[in-house]
Amino acid sequence: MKQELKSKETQDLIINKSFELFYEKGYNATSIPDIMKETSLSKGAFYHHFKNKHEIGVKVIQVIIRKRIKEGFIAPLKNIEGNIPKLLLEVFTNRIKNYSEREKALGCPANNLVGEIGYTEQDFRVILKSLFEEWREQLIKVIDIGKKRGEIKKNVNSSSVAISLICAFEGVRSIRKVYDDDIIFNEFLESMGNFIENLGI
Amino acid sequence: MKQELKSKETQDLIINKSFELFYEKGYNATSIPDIMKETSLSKGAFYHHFKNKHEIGVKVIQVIIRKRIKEGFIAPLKNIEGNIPKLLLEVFTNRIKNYSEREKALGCPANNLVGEIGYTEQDFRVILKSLFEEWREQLIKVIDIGKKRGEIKKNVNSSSVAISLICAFEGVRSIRKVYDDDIIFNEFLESMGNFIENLGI
DNA sequence: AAATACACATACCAAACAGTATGTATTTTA
DNA sequence: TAAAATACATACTGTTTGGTATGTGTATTT
Repeated sequence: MKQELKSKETQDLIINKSFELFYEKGYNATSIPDIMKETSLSKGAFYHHFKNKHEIGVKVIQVIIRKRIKEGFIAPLKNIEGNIPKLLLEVFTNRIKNYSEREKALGCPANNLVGEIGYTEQDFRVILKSLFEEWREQLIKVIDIGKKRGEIKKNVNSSSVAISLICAFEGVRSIRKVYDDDIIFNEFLESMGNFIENLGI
Repeated sequence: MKQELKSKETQDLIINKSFELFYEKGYNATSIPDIMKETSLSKGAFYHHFKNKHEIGVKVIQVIIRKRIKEGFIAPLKNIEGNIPKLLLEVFTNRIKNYSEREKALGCPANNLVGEIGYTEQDFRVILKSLFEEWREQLIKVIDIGKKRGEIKKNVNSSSVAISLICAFEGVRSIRKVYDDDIIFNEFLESMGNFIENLGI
């Protein structure tokens, strides 16, 4: 196998396994030996490809978490053919129901990291912020389109609604972690649904 | 000084310093030597009063975090003399503005812990759940009173609104951590305010 | 085909960790 | 007032940690 390809594959393996462990146990609770046990590779392999733990943290956010947010949250907001309130309802309520048990129990990887980092790890914070910003900007665009089309009230503050939707969504995924119960989702969805419907004409 | 009193004081000191460190650095990133450095006591003192790190984690949640939630979130919901939507507005929006810079930057201690725990530390999750449940129950009571008084629409689902308010509130405190910017609060408050006002007659 | 660069594995290191064993001064109890 | 219990401090242990140094087989380049 070509060296370059092999190298890329190994790096991807390490990044993927790192993400899984960070997601399940948290960033601080995951050691580099933990990660390498999962890959069935050696510590030498890790330090050949990455400088230190901080670097793999950054890479996991930049590659895996970024991809998840783009594909899971931002891309669905680009199907703007239909009715906009309906799209918001789909993206912020219906999608939640389809999460796997694992995803329900473990919450949002991005938000978990936010919870874990305090003053330390400001690098992580800055990258995560840029991801939430991308999400928020796309959401504002969608709401603005809804307003132009007359599907959403003109006096709605797009920016305010955008951040509120994101906060509520992240909030319920977090609270759901402690409840470990689908009731929490179902009850949340009702009010969230009302809120979104109330944006419409 | 009486032995019993001294013992209690030492335990409280360890619990308080533990909370501060967990809040600033996270539970996993805080070691027992870290904690004892803060107290200016020795490791022997720690293990004389507590079994292990897990036990101090439980104690911090049961004592400090519980107190914070009771005093900060539940107690204010007991001033039901005035208008209920106004009370909700006060508790869920105005209060946010008065947080210290430190509290804004570090978020909610309870929710941070939720973010940090995965499958591990189920004990923490269960205690945290009971705290959120207490909060939610008081909130439901308040909304029900509002409905009885005719200050809140009869068709409002109290339970659903309660969990949504909590989720949104916890969500914004989390997202605010990555933004490190007051704009996020201000924008959130507008939509949150609309949502609460919309519950009223 | 020889020299070089790469992708790891192995073996190691000092530091930090959770936790224990033991010692000692001070209270409390008998 | 002697014995016992408490509240620590000190010193230690085995393990794990992040990280490095070095070795080795395999591609790649020359």
